[in-house]
Amino acid sequence: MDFKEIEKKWQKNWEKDKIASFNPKNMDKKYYCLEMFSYPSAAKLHLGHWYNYGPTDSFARYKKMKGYEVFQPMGFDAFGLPAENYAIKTGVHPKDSTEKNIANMEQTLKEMGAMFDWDAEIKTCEEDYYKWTQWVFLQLYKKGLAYRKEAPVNWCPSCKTVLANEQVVNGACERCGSTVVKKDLTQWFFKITDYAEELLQGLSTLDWPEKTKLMQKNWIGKSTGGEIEFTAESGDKFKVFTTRADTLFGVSYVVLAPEHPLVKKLTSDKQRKAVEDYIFETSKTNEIDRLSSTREKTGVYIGHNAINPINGKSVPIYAADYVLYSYGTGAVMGVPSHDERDYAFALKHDIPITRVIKGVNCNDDLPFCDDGIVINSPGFDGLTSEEARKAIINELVKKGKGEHKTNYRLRDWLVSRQRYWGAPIPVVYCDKCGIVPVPEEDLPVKLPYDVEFKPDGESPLAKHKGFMETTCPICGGPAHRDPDTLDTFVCSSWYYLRYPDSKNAKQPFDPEIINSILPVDKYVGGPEHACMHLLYARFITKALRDMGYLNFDEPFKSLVHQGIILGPDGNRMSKSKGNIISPDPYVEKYGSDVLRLYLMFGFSYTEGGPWSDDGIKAIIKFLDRIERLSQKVVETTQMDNDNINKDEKDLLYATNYAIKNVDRDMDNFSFNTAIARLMELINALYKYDGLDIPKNNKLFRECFAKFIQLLAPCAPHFSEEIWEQLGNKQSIFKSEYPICDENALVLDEIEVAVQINSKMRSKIFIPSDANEETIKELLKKDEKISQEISGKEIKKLIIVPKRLVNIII
RNA sequence: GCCGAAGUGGUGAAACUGGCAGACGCGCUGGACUCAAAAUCCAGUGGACUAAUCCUCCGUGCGGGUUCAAGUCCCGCCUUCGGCACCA
Repeated sequence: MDFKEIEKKWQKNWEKDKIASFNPKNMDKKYYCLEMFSYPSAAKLHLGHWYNYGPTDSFARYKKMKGYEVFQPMGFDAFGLPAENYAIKTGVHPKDSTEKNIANMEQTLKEMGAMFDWDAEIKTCEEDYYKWTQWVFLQLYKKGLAYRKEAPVNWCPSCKTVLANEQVVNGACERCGSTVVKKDLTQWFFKITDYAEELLQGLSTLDWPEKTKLMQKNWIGKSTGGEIEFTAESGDKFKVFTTRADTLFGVSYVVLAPEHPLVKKLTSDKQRKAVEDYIFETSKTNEIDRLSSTREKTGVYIGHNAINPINGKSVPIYAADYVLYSYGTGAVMGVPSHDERDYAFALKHDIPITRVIKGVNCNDDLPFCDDGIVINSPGFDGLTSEEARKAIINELVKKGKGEHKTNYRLRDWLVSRQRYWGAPIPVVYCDKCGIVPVPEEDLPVKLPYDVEFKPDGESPLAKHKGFMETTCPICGGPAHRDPDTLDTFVCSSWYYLRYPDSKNAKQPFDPEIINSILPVDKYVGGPEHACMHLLYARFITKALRDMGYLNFDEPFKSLVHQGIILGPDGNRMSKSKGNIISPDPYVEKYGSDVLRLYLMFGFSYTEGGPWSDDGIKAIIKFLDRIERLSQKVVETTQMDNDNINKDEKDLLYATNYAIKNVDRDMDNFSFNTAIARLMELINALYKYDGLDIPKNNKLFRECFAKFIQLLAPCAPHFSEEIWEQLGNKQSIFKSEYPICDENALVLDEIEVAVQINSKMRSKIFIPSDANEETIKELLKKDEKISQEISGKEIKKLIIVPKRLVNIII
């Protein structure tokens, strides 16, 4: 078969037939199947894209044949850093390079033969999309969910530019090698923390991998405890958050994050130099290093003390970088006796250690971090840790020095990016009116084309007068725009809402359409998005719901992560390892169906694994076998024999067994076993064909046709061609998926295993409807079994229907 | 360091709620066809013992346990991959 020709032929026919288009009138049977859209990189589709899109398209086609009205769109997450870096390096404008890359990828995606509804295509960098990204921003702003505050960025003092985390290598700028420092900028945030509890609770309603749900749960990081107010000798008050209020009497110091404003205020003259040096050193460390547990616990006494509200004891205040200003209150109480980190810190800084918890029936050497019985805590001694946590906070509540509090690790989402290639932030700054949102009718705030990319301390938009200078929508006076653009995660946090109504020029989407086609029924993409993208999308959905635009709570009902295809050497593919496998030569040589089938058969979909050329060979052989048999089927015309004897029954069994299992496996993304079942069926068809008896050719032909239908989602071009050769005039994807005839699966006799004292001893055939008595009779008839059990008492007979019999003697 | 996942033949991998471990492939071995090779077809293929494809025993990272029965459940280790949070 000339696969190149048939691929072209069927891709054209599908386009003509509108196989991929969605009929909104058929919403009752809608199925929204979504693959994560891709970033348009200069390279063509890589194997990762193929592995994501190929098998998932087969899933979508399977759903279509099952009678669903499938909506499967595709688009591009087109804003982003790489295009801008490329522009700095080569001078090619991000818009030009991105458009070129998109055109390239569109073509390869089409060659793959996936059933994408191209009419619904989205490119996030186009005005008619980012206009609505800006709209989303304005809605959040109106609802008080977008706000500005100071936050640090990575700053290269030599390039005078803001760096992304990935551009910082070992604390140095990737371009010039200078040490990167933190610099505070006023930036926009989305208040995702308002939804922390709902984002956590909602997880239980989702059909997602447990692992992913757990990761989100840990990311949200709920912990319950209390906030306790300490008073510095100066009279200044600050709060610490703790989950271990039961250890409050054991506090022997407190720590403020170096960035905490009180550090500068309270530091004594004697300690000033040491503290300032320490703050400067901290500004050079990135958060991951700072949080590394292997790192030495550094910190410095600020020369000032604070009063423990429970016992009036004065304890020293330290500044230490293991406390983060962004989490909790940015201040921590130090209890060396019952916290490992505090213990290490206390030993190093010669701080006293007081035990306040006694272990019960266990080794309670210090630091003892488990719960126990409270001691050395006047008024609370003898309570369990759990009781004491409540009692001590209650006592503080009475004194007005504390409260019960739930804390979340989740932080608000910083959406400002000091870059050009992104959606402009739709806000102007007026000297008179302050922060003024751009009126919706003035959207989009267009991203200008003519900008200078060379990094020189100012971002490209900041330098562009025509963009920056504007007038205030309220007073009409002079105003300026925000030079920053939105994080690309903002663009991808709502794209699934745009697809079904992608041409709408009046609204981001028509709520009526969206509410009937959403939520997404199956979302497929890489596990690396478990925390960021998937959480942001859930947040935006909930926020838009609360504004009345949506009537559902969760965007993605069911989620699947594909695994990772490794290089043939078992390592992750990378340029430096030289183990990159490109899909192109395989498509060129064997066709896209072969590549897709190999990806489906050779791996467990969610696991992935190393690439192997041998697997490709297996698929070629499989398709050859099908094609040879199809020739025979097509050429056979004699149809007068309609006997159903043993061999025909076997063939019917094999066919229906395959239907049942392929159907189930496709639905579960268990593609490798689905194809294994198809291989079994083709073997059974060959076996029947090879029999030296008068054949029931009509039946044979029907079974073969069903086989092709089962195969069709996985090898779409190939199957269409054979389907046509079998005399069908309509696309196989408009045919009805085969239905399993359960009657054909009922066998007269079933082979069951026989165990004696749980050891495998024999196998016997029993009638499928046999009761215990019949089975006993049959066991006696079996020579081997009767020998072994003769003269011995049968203590117990365990019968597992249709599987095995275990005789205990 | 913490969290998560996974360890099954020479190899990619199967095994539904505990019920015949290794489905389906690749590779290998032998045979048929061929002058020969490729392709194709047929048979075999976890290990040990063996003349044997009869028996028997051993086998799902390691050590225990529960059970009539454990790859699957429980406890304790080892290793390898992912993720990352000193989260107070």
